[in-house]
Amino acid sequence: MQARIERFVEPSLLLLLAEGPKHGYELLDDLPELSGEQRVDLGNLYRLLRSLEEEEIVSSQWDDSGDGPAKRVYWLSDSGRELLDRWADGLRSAQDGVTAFLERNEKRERG
Amino acid sequence: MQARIERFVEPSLLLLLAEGPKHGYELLDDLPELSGEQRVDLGNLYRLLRSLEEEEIVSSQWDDSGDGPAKRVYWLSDSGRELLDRWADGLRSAQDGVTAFLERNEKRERG
DNA sequence: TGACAACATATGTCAAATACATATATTGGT
DNA sequence: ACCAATATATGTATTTGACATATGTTGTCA
Repeated sequence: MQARIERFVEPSLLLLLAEGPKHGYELLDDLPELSGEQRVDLGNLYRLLRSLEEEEIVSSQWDDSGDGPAKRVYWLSDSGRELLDRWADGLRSAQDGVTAFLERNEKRERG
Repeated sequence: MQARIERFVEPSLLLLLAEGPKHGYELLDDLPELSGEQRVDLGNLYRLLRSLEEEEIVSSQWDDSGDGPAKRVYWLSDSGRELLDRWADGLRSAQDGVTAFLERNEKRERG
């Protein structure tokens, strides 16, 4: 058993990109500490990035400077920032639900 | 977009049963306010109840007293109570993760 | 009395989300 | 020349959740 927020990698990734442009592999490194998940599936991460680009939540461009293989660097669009806001709202209300649950459970334990 | 806890109906149902024995249809009425979900799918609820019974998390017995059709009344086993405890722990740490996320996001907004 | 609504449990099926596996290419080091 | 690390990508299975429908019982009221 492990309580998880559905699709929590999406807002996590949006937040990381809101902090500055990054490429996929970099996100893969930074996501676990932020999302709490032990590891994020890399295949699904790349798919998510491309689907967000289709929806114009993020944009990207190949970057062949720097060393190592070329990277596709992503950044957040305006509607990406709006989506991040909506996620934050949604997460706040999810928290309220969980708080209510936990309080009711503690009440029961005491009662 | 709507932030949800994965499988939140399970702990919700365990909590309701921890408060006292209930049958499925009754749970279906009580779940929405607790779980925050607008409506809980009744087909999945009954399947969940039977799978929890297979795992000996809950037990049940037909109750033909009272009026209306017979009801299968469920109650929580000891390991069901333990599972509820584990869910509560898991939900607390999920909350911590969300809190960290929201704080980091607010920091970014200010910064 | 017989039709209909409400109660109650159950199964079938599809889509979305997640997990697990593998493919492919480039670069740097030894 | 080879191997490990970096980087992106696709294939597929499993799990979770959503939507639909089936089946039987009881109460009521026309």
